[in-house]
Amino acid sequence: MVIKEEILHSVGAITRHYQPSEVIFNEGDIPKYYYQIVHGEAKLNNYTDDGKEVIQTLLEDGQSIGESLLFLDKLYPVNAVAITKCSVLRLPKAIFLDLIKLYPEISFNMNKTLSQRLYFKLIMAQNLSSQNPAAKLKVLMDYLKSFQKEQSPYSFMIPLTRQQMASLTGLCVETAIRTIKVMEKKKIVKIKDRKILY
DNA sequence: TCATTAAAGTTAT
DNA sequence: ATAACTTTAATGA
Repeated sequence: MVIKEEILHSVGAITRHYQPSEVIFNEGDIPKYYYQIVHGEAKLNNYTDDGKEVIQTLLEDGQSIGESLLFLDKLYPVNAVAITKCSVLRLPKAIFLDLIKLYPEISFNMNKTLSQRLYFKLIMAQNLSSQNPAAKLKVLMDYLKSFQKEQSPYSFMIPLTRQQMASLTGLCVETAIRTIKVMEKKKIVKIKDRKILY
């Protein structure tokens, strides 16, 4: 969690509720608020000209949404959309920036968050250019698994749908599915009632 | 080789 | 029930 919820409340953050697929902000909107997910799952996405979804980031409890734009004078380059029902704390940008100046711990956490996002982007950037589908999926899974304590084979259930994995790696779902099956044959993953174990 | 299209089965809401 | 997700197969770049 980037900022303690009590602090956010105490400086006037309000809780907003979103239904699945409800928009939190749109590409092109002016960034005016800091958002932090209390509970739920959301994503940052774009659409290619032919309508295919590209997922930039998946976000869950405790994570902030689109925070990098609060330090810039730019419009949002992505949409933020709730995946599940979400409750989100929302704080005006100016107050957020004051918090950053006031509390070293919050500032540090924000640096950490931004570094985290940058790291993910670097890893995924390498991935999107070149590479075969199996390598792309493996890089994604390695990244996800890197947060787990348990590192033994097949101990990690990938918390994504094949659809989401495809949208994160720029593959079409069918290719993702076929590739995952090949990876199962090669003992890279196991599949237990449709769930991917890595 | 991978994307696309279509069609159908499965799961979640 | 309906929508979202998964799977298979055929076809084309």
